[in-house]
Amino acid sequence: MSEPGRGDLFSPQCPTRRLLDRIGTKWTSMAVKVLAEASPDEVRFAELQRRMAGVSQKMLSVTLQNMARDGLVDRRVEPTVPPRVHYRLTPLGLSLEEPLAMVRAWAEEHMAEIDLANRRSEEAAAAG
Amino acid sequence: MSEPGRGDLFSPQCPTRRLLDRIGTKWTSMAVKVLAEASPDEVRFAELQRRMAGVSQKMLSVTLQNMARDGLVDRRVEPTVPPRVHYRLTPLGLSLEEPLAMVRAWAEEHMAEIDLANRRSEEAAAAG
DNA sequence: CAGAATCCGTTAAGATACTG
DNA sequence: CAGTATCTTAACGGATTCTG
Repeated sequence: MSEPGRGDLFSPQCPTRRLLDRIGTKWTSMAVKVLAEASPDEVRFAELQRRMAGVSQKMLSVTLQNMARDGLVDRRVEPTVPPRVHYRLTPLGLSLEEPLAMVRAWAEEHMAEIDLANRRSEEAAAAG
Repeated sequence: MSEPGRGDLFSPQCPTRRLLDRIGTKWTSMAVKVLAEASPDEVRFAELQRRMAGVSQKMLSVTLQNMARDGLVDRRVEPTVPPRVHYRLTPLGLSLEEPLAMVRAWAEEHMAEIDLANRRSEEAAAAG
């Protein structure tokens, strides 16, 4: 029994499956990258949104809430008027940047090959 | 201009975004793992399904089609009755196993911390 | 005014069942 | 084994509203 990472790799409780469900969401890996670049400094919500072009206020809010719930970021509210909210990667969140950097490196190195394969598949489909 | 992987990291054409869209699908990373373990040998469709407990025939078929289109797997049909279809990772697909292994390693090492953070968040919400 | 919360519509992954 | 049809669920995003 219990080949580790084998038998339970296929259940919904599989840690890899659950991690991919998180970093597979649209803005999480991007937030990790931006926050890691600023680490260990904090980044304000508005600044985060500025550095993550295309993210809406709502989606950034949701993403950061999920990351805070997961213990990936710390959230600090400055009791001013209006309030300013600052975010910073936890050590756990910072450690996640490592595998994410590997994924990014592979993507930048190899996605062109995937594109090429897709074009060839289209041609083959058109010819066939 | 052109900080590589920065400005265009936020467009839908961002290679990292597009890679995550692929390995974020439920069965792709699992298929890479199983096929990598067998590499360089081929694996039959039925054998793949057996080793990927929980995957339906359709989802495995769709997953393998997408991977073949992306050039991650080679597909070989044995002209028997009934036909037997064999799959094998391409060098490209095999290279993807490396960053995926990093992701798996992080997940197995740290997902428990994420679970702990979630429990604490629940408690804090219940108390607050 | 910053940022969170809510309503709502769109889109697509995924599962199930059935057909070829 | 592959393809089709239908259903459910959830991510995503827009627009709006609420709070200090």
